[in-house]
Amino acid sequence: MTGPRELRVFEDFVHARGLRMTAERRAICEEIFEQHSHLDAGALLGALRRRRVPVSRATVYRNLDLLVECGLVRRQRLGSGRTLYEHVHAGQEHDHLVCESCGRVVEFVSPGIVALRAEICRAHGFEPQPHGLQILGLCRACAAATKESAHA
Amino acid sequence: MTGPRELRVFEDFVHARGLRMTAERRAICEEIFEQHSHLDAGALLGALRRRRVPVSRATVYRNLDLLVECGLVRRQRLGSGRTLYEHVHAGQEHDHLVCESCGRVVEFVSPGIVALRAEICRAHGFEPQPHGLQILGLCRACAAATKESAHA
DNA sequence: GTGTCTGCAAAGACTTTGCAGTTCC
DNA sequence: GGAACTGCAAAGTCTTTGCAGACAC
Repeated sequence: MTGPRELRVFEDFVHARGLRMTAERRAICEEIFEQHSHLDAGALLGALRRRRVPVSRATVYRNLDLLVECGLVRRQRLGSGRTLYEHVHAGQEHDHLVCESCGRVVEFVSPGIVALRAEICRAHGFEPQPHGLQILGLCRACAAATKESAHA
Repeated sequence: MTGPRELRVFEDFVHARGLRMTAERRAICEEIFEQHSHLDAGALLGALRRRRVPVSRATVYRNLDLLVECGLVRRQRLGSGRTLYEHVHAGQEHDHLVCESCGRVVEFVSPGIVALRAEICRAHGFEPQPHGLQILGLCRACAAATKESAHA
């Protein structure tokens, strides 16, 4: 865990933009960096409420946008149309494996796939987006559950 | 173009289920097989209306579900949360390259990436979903537009 | 003090669902 | 003739937006 460093970055960004720091901004920023990587706006709101931080849904959305703009957070559309946010952490370029059934997200690193993606993008005149490759599938538990219900 | 073969498949499926064939079902099935691969429910509705086929939005959704169940159509969640439908055509297993900006979808075939996906899925206990790999990026036009506006 | 923020509630996009009347078989 | 189908309208989900009051600076 990295502590309040990100909060400082966020504060600097906010001030540099001529915006203001508020208790809500602070709470949202802290919360997203204390959570595991991937969560959606609703989950973030729930986590804040559980901590008795009274913040409205609209404020969560507005400030997630701000965190994305300042580069601390990444917005990902993963799997079945879910919009997830993950805090950016220094580390290897990773991509995502997503369970279509339960939504579980696993990060993976594969230099081989990065190289092939570059080749495919070049061939079609695309510019690859970082972290923009995703593999959909079924996790072990959901695959088992699917087979079971097929037998029934 | 394959002609009305799919329509026959759909009719058989509908009857095998104890359901009934209707003018709306016929029109929806025909339309989706005459369109290029990827379109969403709204676009399909628009295409039908342009042909003066009076059909309601709800019916389009209900019958897309049915076409997916019968295996003639695949539902894909591509890119920025869009739900697209593509008619299934015999051919190579392909995956999708999606422009994050304009939504353009390009199909590509890459045995190398299929092999790597299998390996990654095995490593994490996942079962890969066919056509379930997508690469997000920017197409040439959108990449150029982005750079231009950055200069401005 | 002033301009930015927040909460609320409404609006918007997309999809699903309940109901009453229509149609296929 | 009866079950399944359609259209309509309402509801549901997720996200955005307009406005009035509150707050940072």
